[in-house]
Amino acid sequence: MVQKKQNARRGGGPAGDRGPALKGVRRSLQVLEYIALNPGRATDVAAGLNVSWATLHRTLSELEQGGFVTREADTNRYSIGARMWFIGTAYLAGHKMLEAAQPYLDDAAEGGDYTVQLVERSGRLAVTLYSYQTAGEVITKSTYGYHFPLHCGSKGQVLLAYCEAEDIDEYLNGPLESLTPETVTQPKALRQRLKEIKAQGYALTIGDVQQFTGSLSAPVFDRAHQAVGAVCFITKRSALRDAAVVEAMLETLLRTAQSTSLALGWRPGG
Amino acid sequence: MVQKKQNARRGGGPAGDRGPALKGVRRSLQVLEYIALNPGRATDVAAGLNVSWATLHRTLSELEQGGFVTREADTNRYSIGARMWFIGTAYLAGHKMLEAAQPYLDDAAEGGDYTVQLVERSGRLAVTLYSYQTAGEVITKSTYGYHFPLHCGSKGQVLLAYCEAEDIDEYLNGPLESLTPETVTQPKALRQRLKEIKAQGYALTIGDVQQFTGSLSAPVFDRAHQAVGAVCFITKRSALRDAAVVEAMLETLLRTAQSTSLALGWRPGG
DNA sequence: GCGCTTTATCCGATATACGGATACGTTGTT
DNA sequence: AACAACGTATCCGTATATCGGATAAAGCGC
Repeated sequence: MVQKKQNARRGGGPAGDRGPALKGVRRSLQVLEYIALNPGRATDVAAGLNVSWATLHRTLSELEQGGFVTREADTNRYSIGARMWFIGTAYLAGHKMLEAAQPYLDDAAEGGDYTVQLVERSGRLAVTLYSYQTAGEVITKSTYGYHFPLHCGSKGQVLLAYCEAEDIDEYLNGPLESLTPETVTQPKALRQRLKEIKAQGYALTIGDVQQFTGSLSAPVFDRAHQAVGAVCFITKRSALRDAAVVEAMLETLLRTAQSTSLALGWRPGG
Repeated sequence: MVQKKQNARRGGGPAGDRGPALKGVRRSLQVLEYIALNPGRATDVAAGLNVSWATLHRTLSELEQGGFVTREADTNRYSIGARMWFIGTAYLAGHKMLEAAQPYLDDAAEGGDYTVQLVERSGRLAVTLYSYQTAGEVITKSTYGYHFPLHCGSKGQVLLAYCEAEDIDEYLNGPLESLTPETVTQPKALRQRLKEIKAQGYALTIGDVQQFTGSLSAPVFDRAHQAVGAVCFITKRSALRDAAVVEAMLETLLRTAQSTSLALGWRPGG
């Protein structure tokens, strides 16, 4: 049998690399995330992720068997399974910010006629941790399960505005999707907006996520003065035309956000 | 080139088995679920799952790098990460039963002074898909992220009652945890309860999940007359002492559950 | 300061997953 | 209706990524 020479290093590489680690694990989670974003048929997933069909098939079968994805019997379309929901919800149990914010969010929700959300950044998206919508059906889609890119909506923009400069650069270099005709997608314009937002301490956008709504968001800080999330109020587009309404919402918003920050150990100044 | 004989089977085995498939994938998800249930230190996870430390360490590192688990910097404790929440929430988007139930759940929530939930079975647990709690702080813990074994609470019992007989057997053979002193854990007694529940079409339990609350649940059926979920009303223990209150809740409950079933294509009879 | 537990990294053997090829099933088109 | 095209399922040899024992470093309690 031919013994391979110790390490047949390929010229150039700085050595070391022991090859990609845990390929299977990484791939399976990529698949899950891909399906979360665009549920659909197996081949589409394979194409979207550049994975050989055979491999993908095995992966999906395994995931399906575990209940991590479900496949619609007749159409062969895959989507996220119940077990993922179960695992995912564990994220909220013991989430410091959520726990800290809850009472204030409830207060805010009782007081006003708008949807109250607590959001957080995850990668290039603003994810909703909590949403309380009072009566008025302002949000069309199921509250959870809809997360938006950071450059869309006041909540995302707030989260982005308080990121490190290089983080912002990186984000703006990525693809900037447009959700409505009013979504701002020019990096330059966005940069300007972010600067303004950081200067004034909150954000207001109208119609850039859904044309008929607008929102108002303020950052939540932790004890290290890091922006770790945002409180967001969403309401009908028309309501935000009225300066008095905006003023009132803004006051509650800033109070809610600050109360939460305080509960997280943040202190003014510094 | 030497052609291998068709199948060079290894003597003894009934042929077929090509060894465990996708070990890594399976393990990583096991780890995630384990952490969802008991967040904690790496060694505990290794012990709990009987995985060698080296392997577990690699797995956790990979998961952490991807944001699927987070590790508390100072204490080295692991818990579910934001990305899992993101993926998990995708389960709700486009969930047929949830979509069908939503309007009725909202109605029910507006009308009464109790928490309204929609639940579903996942393995040995009843998981909450939706929860609407009106003012009264009846539920202590964060609404999501707390799922209970099927034998605890009316919701679980309803889900269990409508399972196949062998499913029930299997469940009752497993470990039956006790959440409060009032939790019923005798298989025999449970079997009796399940029979009653199925006979009357709903379940009422008091104090077997939390001592100071009780709940009332009814099943939701799909077009194939399969029980696919349950609607559950939770309220203060004392309220359920009043027969008139129970009667009123029950009416709404059954109406809500039936409306949902109808929206799913179920039809009476059969 | 000293043991003990927990965490991090190394490395060779070998079992495991990859992916091309092949076969089957299903959908849509002329 | 028959064909074409696409999507799905499965097989198998080989290369290689993964496993886990061992070793080293870092925390932690006493």
